[in-house]
Amino acid sequence: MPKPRGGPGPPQEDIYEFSLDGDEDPKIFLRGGVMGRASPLAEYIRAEHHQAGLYSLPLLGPPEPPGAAAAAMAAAAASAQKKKRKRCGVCVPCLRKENCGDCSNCFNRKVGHQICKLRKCDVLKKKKSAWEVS
DNA sequence: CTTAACGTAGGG
DNA sequence: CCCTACGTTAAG
Ligand SMILES: [Zn+2]
Ligand SMILES: [Zn+2]
Repeated sequence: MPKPRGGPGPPQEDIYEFSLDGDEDPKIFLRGGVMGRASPLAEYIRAEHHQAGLYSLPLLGPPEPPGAAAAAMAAAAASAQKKKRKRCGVCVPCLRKENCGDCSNCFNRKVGHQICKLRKCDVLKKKKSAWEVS
């Protein structure tokens, strides 16, 4: 796709992390005054554990996922904002490896921008409310 | 830039 | 209520 553009566009995702233009403020920035002697990775792991206890544990894969630091930051920011949620990674649909290739979403994938119905995360299937107790 | 996918509005 | 389309986010 020819997109004649040379302007250095700031990553939209990063904007929320420190800007929050007149829309909520998470104030969840990692701060500790003196932090630097210990491995920065350790700090990130720490944050990850913190967020895990706060709401959920979006860890993907049984062993330690590579990039836990980024995941922790993303999760923390996402929870503070009303950003898009990520798949839980533990439900059956999430565990699906490939698209069925036979559902509407698979056919309209190019225009619908939706994941295969068989792979749609159970958690993301709904938004809020708890299925009402009939 | 490219690809994948969530959120949501609109239509049926 | 479910399906489809588009915009947008998020990651590579
Ligand atoms: Zn499918
Ligand atoms: Zn899931």
